[in-house]
Amino acid sequence: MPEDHASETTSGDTRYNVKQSETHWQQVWEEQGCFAVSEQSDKPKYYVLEMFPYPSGRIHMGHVRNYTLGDVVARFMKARGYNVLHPMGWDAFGLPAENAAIENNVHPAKWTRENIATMRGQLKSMGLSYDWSREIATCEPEYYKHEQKMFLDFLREGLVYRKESWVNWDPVENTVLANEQVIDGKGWRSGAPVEKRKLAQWFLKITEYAEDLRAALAGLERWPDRVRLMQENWIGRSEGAHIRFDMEGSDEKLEVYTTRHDTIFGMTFCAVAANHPIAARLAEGNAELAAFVEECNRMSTSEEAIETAEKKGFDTGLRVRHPFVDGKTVPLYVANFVLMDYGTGAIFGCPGHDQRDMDFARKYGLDVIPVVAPRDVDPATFELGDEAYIGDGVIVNSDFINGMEIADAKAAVADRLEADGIGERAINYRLRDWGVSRQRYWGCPIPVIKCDACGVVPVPDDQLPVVLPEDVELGGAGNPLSRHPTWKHVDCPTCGKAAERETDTFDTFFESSWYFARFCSPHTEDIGFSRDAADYWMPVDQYIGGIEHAVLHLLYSRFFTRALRKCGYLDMDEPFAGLMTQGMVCHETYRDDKGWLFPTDVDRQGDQAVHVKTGKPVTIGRIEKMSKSKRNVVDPELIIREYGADTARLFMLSDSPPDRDLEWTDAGIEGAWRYLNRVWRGVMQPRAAIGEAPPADASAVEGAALDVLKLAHRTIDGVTGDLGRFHFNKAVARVRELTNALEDLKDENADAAAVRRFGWETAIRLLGPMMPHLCEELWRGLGHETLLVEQPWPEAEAAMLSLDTVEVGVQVNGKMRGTVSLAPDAPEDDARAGALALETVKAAIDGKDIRKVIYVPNRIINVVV
RNA sequence: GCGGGCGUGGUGAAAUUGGUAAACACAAGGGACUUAAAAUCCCUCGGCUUCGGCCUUGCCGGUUCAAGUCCGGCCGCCCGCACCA
Repeated sequence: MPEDHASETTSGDTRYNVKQSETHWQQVWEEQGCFAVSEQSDKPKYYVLEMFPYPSGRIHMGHVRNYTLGDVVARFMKARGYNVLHPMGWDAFGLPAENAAIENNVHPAKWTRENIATMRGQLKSMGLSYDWSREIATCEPEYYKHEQKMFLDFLREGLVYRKESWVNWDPVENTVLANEQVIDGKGWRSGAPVEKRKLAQWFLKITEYAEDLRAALAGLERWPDRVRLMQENWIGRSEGAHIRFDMEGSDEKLEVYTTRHDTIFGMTFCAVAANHPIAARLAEGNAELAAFVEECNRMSTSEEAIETAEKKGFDTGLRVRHPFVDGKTVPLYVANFVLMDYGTGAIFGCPGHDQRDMDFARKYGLDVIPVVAPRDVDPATFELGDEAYIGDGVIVNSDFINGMEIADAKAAVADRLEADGIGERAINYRLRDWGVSRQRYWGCPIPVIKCDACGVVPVPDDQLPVVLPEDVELGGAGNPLSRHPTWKHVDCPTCGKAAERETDTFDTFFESSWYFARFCSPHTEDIGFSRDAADYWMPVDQYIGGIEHAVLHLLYSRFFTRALRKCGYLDMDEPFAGLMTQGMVCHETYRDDKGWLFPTDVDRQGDQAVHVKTGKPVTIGRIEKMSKSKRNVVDPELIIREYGADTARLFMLSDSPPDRDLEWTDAGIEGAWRYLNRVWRGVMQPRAAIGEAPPADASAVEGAALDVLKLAHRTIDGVTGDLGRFHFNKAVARVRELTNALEDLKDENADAAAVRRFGWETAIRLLGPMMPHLCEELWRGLGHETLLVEQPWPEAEAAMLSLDTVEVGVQVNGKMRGTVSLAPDAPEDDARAGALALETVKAAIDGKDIRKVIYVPNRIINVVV
């Protein structure tokens, strides 16, 4: 077992007592209401938010990193004079609660509430500056009743609809998944291959905002480019045209979406998706086609399946008329590679210039007509093998567009389609509407009633909330809510006849799509949030969390905010003005012949490792994200108990920038622990006297003391900039430079003592947001009666930022030959004289004529010969 | 396949708009203190070297007085999307 550093106390306070100190200051901050938030303030507002956790049981290192980053920002901005909102809550609905219920025979509500209690205690031990009075848990009716109201408002505004549609079905979770929750054809949680099913589902019209959501990304300047790009790709705007084809012997039209209308004269077939209405109708009288449709629906959508699946089609026997070539018709297929989800679920095939179409044409012996020829090839001899030509070129074999560039041809075809009334320019999006129905118990009930006579009827306002029943039987087949004996049976609010409740619940991303707004209002009011409070606090100035929500949660929230605006809840489009995505916390993996091992089971010795109990060798594996399955986890609670929260916080901030992955190592945490104690000793057991006050007249300080004094001011300046840009690792490095210099300043005179006073106080104030308990303790240790957490951020004196001399690099022909010490902004003549006086420079010039001298003041002088 | 990003010591990383590469740490090695250990403190720490220097930011080339940084081409790794018409 590791040594219990934190509880080690010796007489006479020779060592920092972490436990006592951290508990003490947490209590003081709470008693004094240091983090209590108020909308009544003449300060500018700042809303910092970390993605709220799912109450899975215990906090993990990812939480520690996330919440440390947020806390540093919150404390820093508070010190800088902002009115800070920094809340915390629980994303409390979700499947693990149901699984735990089935496995351990404990009710999801109890399991969830107990986990919240545990995790709240763990977070409190980190000393985070939350206003806990605004804590929320999304599984409580006090929370979810508001979103039931929102849903009904959305319904009124036409933002919600119910539709029978093909959906992604997770066979393990026994529920529907949104498109965003299908990763590589598998359920995002279960990892099980997703199946297609046809179900009646509630949808939110996110596609109505597709263009707005896409265009507004450009304005999210404080978001990582990566995330904006991912959302842009997800929304997937494309520009093309709709074409309505006539069919032979039928009045029905075939509507197709294409981005290559320039290749219309290369069309040799058309195809529809297996679940296209035309296919469905034809299948009714055709058993063979019905079987083919069935086969397509069974096909998995996984990457692997798509790669290996053959392009298959079924000739319907119907023929489609070419819009511009009299008498020409092409066959209509049902094809397994056409998606009902995209465009119109129907395509025209131009094998010459699309590889899929080419594969299909070769398989079924269809014509291939090249209609785009590369510029450097004679169109008369241009031929295609089995490879489609998808490059740039000139249009050929194409009647009225011959000789045109692709872009011009597209325009000409679109004009003609529009003039003939058989098509028009169209913009298409990959984004699908958000299906929010889930066939699960532990979620927010969808507040509608299904009546045979009246159809779907919203639950009247005075009957909200629709509360989840607690007496349910979990573990059977299907949704426990629909199996409940009484819950779903209600009278129709409209006609009074017997009716049934909707037994589906909301996707849990529903709750996280507006929780940031809920935090804006105190819990005293019986509303989700007040318009005034939202107008005051929103948008979130800095949002911090994992990259895994780049599309899911962050896109839903952006949509939800727009929908709320439409319903008059608030007055902005974008919920998160600034976004920081943190990297993962990683650790080495260990395994022996029996499987993965916890780090606590392993004794690491140099390059080797053995099992602590058996002494048998252990294989050291790759460094990977901490995960329960690989067992490469370190329990934050043990770390905080052993080293204290400040040590863990410092480690999280020290070496790696926040957006990069961070490797947890014992050596690293030890290093942070050593530094914490070093700072404590620097103040409480200084090697040389610390004065009672900072220098009264800074301009009178001289010598080594002056250097340190100036360094302290430069450190303030640098750390302020670093923290403002979230360069926490650089901020830590800067403070370490300062404390190193303070330790080295050994002069025993009044100036030095006064400078030490100033220097240590500065270091403590700058470290305050990172190691709040230690710094509060040392602030008191330096004799202050006030609380550090209430102190304003230190400011550097401009006069102290200037240096007496600067070291300027000297180059000859661009090669470094030495340095000269010059006054800041020294004139070129001085620099030149200094440079030419250097022996190394003389040797390098070797008597040659100086052709040119390039001098960049304070940086470099380059002599060119 | 499409889109994007990243390659700097043994390791994590620093390096304003191109201007002294490796700050600050971790690990390692040596020393001091100690009966001993822990803790602490001091020193060394990119490579080669004939001790004058020379080389060094994945590789090759280019622009420039000057390139880790800009441009072009490779190599490697990572991420997102993907039968998207």
